[in-house]
Amino acid sequence: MPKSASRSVVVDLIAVLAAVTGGEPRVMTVEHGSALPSGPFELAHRSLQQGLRDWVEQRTHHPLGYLEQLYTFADKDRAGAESAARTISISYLGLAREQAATAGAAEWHGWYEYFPWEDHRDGPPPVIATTLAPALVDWAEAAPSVAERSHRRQRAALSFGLDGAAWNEELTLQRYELLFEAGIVAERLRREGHAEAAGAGRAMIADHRRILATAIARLRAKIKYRPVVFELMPPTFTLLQLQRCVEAIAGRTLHKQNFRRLMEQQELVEEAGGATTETLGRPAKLFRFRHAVVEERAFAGTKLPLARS
Amino acid sequence: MPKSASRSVVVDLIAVLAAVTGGEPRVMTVEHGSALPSGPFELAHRSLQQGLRDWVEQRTHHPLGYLEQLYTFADKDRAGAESAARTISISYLGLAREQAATAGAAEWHGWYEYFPWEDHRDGPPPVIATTLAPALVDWAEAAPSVAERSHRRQRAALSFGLDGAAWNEELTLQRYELLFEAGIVAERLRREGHAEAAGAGRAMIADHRRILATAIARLRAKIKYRPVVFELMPPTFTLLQLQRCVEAIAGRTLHKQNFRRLMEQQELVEEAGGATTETLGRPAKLFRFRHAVVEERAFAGTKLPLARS
DNA sequence: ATTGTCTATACTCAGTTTGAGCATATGTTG
DNA sequence: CAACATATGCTCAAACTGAGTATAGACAAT
Repeated sequence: MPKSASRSVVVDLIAVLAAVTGGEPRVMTVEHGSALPSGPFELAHRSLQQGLRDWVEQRTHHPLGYLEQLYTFADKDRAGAESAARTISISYLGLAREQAATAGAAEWHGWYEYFPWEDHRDGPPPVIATTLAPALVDWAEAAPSVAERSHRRQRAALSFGLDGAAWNEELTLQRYELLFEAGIVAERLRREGHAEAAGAGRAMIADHRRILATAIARLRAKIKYRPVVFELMPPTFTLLQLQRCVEAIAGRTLHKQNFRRLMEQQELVEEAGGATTETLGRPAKLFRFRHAVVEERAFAGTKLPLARS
Repeated sequence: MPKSASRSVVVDLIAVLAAVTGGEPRVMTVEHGSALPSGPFELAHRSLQQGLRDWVEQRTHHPLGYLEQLYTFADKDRAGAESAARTISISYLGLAREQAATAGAAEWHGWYEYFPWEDHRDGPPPVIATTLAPALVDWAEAAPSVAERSHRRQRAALSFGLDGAAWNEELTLQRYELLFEAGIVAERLRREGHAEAAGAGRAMIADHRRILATAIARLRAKIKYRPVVFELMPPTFTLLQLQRCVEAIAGRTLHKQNFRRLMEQQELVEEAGGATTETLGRPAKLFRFRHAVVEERAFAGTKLPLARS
């Protein structure tokens, strides 16, 4: 059990801060949308978590509802050849409430600027058929062996829902990594020396886009078994607003009636009284999140066939 | 976006290496079961993941099936007052196959030595009723306010399945943290200055037991939606062996017929030919994991009510 | 005032999945 | 061969899901 002090190592925190405003999921960025906010490890006071929380709240002047650790990146070649020093990046995912105006420094950009192929709310986005699928086919064909060719084809089909495979919104990270491997995103081309290469979707510095992909995948998975959507909602909301928020995150449209049945039978919301008039059509009742359920129930998707109740 | 070099920081890797042998889940330890194996960050070559993998395989002389990052701990007071230097620990969860004999240095200890309250395969373990529940009640009663008292009672009941609440095997970490907070485990007492205090379950150094709890919780959750059990099984096995392995991890018994129905309809296994004679009763067919499903299907528990197929 | 157009909300219904058992098959041991 | 022990097949009702249809309550244009 060797436990020696390491050589000096650079440790950064990187935050993926998400919010849904106007039906669009957004992420907080710096440098005109080319980077995620990050800072040195010092800012952590008592704990990483608390330090990051203070820092974000100071920056956005807005309370941060939810914060969870995402992943720690430490691969040697992460940032490309440019950095000789060893860097560790601890990334976090935070959820913020819809805000009308955020103070100065914060810029918010839509998720789907970076991942145009991830938004399937209006059906499969054209970029898949026009750009990605052909490029992925080329990449598959370029494989050295027959086995590898077929393997690549299968990966592409499964990830992107080609050849009749179903779209799976949780595979955001795998899709990005596939595009990276296939040289279809600028980050890879850049690493190969093509400085000004264009690629699919908007690029970010270093591996920030990969971190964002990790965050999206995590949130899309989590939204299904934990009541985290409410962290993104104002105190009261209509069921349709709630549904639109979930749809924005998942990048898919949901069945309205079944969605509200689900909300009701899970007792996640309760009527807050009143209704919206802002919208066309019959006014919708306002609801609020039942905070009590977090206490009452221990959320966990039991799927094991247990014996004897 | 300040990006400055940190002060010198110690970075360790900590591995939670799990295996199931003889129907018992075990974890690899060092120091006679009082610590998890850990090492300095240097051992990471190309990537954290690969470095840790090499190191473990060299240590155990056994291939490591599965490895995933668990959590990065960096709280200032993690290890108690003893360490002034800032330490970051990146923890990993690895799964190893059942092994007859492991080489020298490796010791394996049963999970449930450290968490006796987590094994419900023979019903709720007595330690809950005899020791933990009373201690938790005392702790709840000691709360300063009425609201806090009731809150503590509710947390205890929900975590430990008291007062008619259902047992939820995924709450391993929350339970440990509750016991820590309530001063029922030795690690907490030790931090408070009671050097030789006895507590529930076997203690470990620093926060290693908390890391183990994190690993157990993660694995118990993951086993339900990803085919990771097979990483713990020999190449061929009977369905009952498979079930026992899941039961060992979950700490609960499963309904036999429904378990095999699940395995079959998910097409996770295929007959390998032959049968066991080692067991009493009618010989069971041998099965093997269908590696193909990993390729075929993109595992993800869709639970959203999607619109229009 | 009537009609059309929205969106909200209620209800239906068949197909599937789950939880819980019963029944039968096929070995070994005495 | 009987007694046991495990394996494996099958049933059945309750709960859950996917996909609609139907009705209600608001506003705007005719």
